[in-house]
Amino acid sequence: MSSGRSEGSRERIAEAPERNSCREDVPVVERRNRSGIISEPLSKSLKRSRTLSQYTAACPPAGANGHTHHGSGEAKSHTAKPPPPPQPQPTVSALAAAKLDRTLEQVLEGQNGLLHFAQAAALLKRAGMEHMLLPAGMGMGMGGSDSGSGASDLEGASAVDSIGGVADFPYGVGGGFPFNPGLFIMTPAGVFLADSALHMAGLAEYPVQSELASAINSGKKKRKRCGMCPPCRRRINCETCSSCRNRKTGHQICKFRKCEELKKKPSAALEVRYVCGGTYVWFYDCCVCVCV
DNA sequence: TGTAACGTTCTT
DNA sequence: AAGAACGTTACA
Repeated sequence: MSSGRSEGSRERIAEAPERNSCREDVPVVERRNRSGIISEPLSKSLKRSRTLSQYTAACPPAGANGHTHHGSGEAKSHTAKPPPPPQPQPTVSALAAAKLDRTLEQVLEGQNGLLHFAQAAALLKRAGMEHMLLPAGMGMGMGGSDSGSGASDLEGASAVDSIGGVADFPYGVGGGFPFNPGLFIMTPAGVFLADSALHMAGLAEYPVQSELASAINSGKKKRKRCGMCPPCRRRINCETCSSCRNRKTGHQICKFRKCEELKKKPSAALEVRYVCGGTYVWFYDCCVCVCV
């Protein structure tokens, strides 16, 4: 009934600026979803990557609107979260705690339970979590002076790229990483606070904990496309490969768009590296520091 | 709720 | 081993 293409009504055909390396004889087309966007389901966080300056701009020290975090889920969380109930003469610390609490709720919702590093950094600083910071001189990791000795070689470097690059990272001296590396998880989509950091910050009750734990421990979490390999960057289904032809039954993405990382066995993606004295375990596409 | 697509199992 | 089919998960 509905044409051979399962996405018939969902996708519109349009001129594509990109070469169709899969079928040269086919007119270059783009498939767009109902929103008119090219049908390329990059992960939300990848689609909404942003520079750190956006975070800092959105997190003023005064905290006036700092908790209205931009990025994913902003509108949703705004509408979903009712204003806090009036409290009789709350103390300054109580107000700060309440604000932090609401902020975290919103951020966590927007990030699928993961607290984006930049957001977390701003929040923790505001919350006075100095103990989360490394002593001066220990700022290392992604962008520190050791960048040439391995850190920048890691796939994790892509994480930096995704949020604007090291130069866009105001936390730490000389682009260094001011947080204990064991407190964060690097992914191509960004850098997130890890479970231990949440415990230290007294935020362990937030869903982040279980999210990370389940993702890391179970190994059953559905992996996501890296978003950066050539297949991932490709936005056009070839419509000729077996995956395209059998989309209804195969449930598989076009073979030419299959992420290189996902082609690897999950176990093969596990790798331990040592950077600046820290131990980083590659779990799928996440670089998890386990040096704490 | 529908669609996309990853993971696993089955088939060749 | 590669491909197909199916179950399931993630997301809009």
